[in-house]
Amino acid sequence: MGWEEVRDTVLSRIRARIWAPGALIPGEEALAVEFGIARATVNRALTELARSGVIERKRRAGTRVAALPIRRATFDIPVIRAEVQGRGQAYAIRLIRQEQSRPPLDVALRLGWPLSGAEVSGAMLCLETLHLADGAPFAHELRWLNPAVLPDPRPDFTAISANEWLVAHVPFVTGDIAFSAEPAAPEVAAAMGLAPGAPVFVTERCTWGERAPVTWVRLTHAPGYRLQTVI
Amino acid sequence: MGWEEVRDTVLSRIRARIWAPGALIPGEEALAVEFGIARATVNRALTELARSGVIERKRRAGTRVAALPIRRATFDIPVIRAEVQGRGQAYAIRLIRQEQSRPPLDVALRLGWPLSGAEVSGAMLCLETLHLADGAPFAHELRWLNPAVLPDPRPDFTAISANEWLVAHVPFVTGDIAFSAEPAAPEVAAAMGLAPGAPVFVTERCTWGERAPVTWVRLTHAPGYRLQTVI
DNA sequence: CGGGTCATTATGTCTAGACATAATAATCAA
DNA sequence: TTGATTATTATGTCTAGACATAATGACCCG
Repeated sequence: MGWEEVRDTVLSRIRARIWAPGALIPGEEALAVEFGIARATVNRALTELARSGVIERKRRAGTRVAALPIRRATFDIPVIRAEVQGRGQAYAIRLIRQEQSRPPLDVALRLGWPLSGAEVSGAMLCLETLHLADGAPFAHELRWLNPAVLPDPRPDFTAISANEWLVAHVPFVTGDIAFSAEPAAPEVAAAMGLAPGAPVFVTERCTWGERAPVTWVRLTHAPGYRLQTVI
Repeated sequence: MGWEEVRDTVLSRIRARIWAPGALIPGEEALAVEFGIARATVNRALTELARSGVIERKRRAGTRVAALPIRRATFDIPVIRAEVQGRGQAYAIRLIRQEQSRPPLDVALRLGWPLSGAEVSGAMLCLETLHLADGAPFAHELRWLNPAVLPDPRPDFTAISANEWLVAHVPFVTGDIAFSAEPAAPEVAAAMGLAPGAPVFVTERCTWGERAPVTWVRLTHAPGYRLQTVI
């Protein structure tokens, strides 16, 4: 009896309500005896279940079935090129605009970019890119990039996506990601061939390095895009 | 040196590009010797990193830094009541409609609900609900429910949300969840006080029990909704 | 040269036992 | 009664060693 089997057994008992939500389940030692295995193996299985939000564990208090199973799901953060090619389509990238300028206030605030008073104080590199699948617009990317992370001379962003260059060359430490539904902004709609205000799925991502912000990206996906995962 | 410290050390080496993307990192035994700890501890740390997509491990081939760090993120599947109350707002629920009828074909197909030919063959319970935060529409819920999972007499869905009743009373086994941006359907827009066609964030969820489908839900969130998580 | 077999190797898992840690309960003192 | 101290207990982690398993490469044979 391996730890996966233990995990599945415990999970099925929870799902069959042998152990109801909120109830205390037997301790590791008891389960180890019942299954005739070592406690460490039970621990491995229960740690796994705790991580997925099915149970809650507290020292001394024991393990109980989560009352409100705020189940946790995991998904892979999409890498556009892989996504397009995974559908068997040809991937291409088109650089619309590349310029050095002051980022808008909301971007600067999100990234923690230096301000002087109410003014944004330094310039960032702004890239506007269109990702194409079989020639059709797949996603629109607006990116602000900390120029300090770039080597001199700069990489050629008409050839490689900024994302792929960054993951291969810039160490980063933390980040966050958010998804929302929004009306397509006029410039984005024009670039993607949509009606302005059309509902689009937007991914917004911030990443930071050891000391300094790295980049802020806003990906606008073509209509019909779904982010999907198994529970 | 605990396993978390090992994990962080390895991660920082990867992020500092001491071990570049695609490169092979030292084996568990070597790391154990370097850190002066047991191999099992190194294994725990590396297993963790593999799970979050930072490294890829193969027996005999060793461990290498993920080339395309398709980083994995986890998020908690929102439970609306908790979400509203977590913002310090008052939660209320309003049942708009409750009826037994044949589900539309797309719902039946997604759930694997029995068909006879091109016809949907049995009836499900359909619930249309509005979730309110401080009296304002927060989310609109359209749900199709397998009546076989319900006891007789049926729970009072004007008092408790179907979701909360289900998680507390119906064992389930698997499910999936998808997010998308869509124009608000006319009935939904009317119920939520939005302009028809306004961009809305939609969550669609299917769950199955041991043998039979349990429920299909479509949650339409009020504008401004963001699904957010840390990488 | 092609294909099958076997040895090698790094990861994957398990065990028994030990100690650490957090949280609660019981106890004792002011 | 209240507050501080101590004991208890379930989980969390670590160790050393063992065996399992998957993938690779070397070898051998037809």
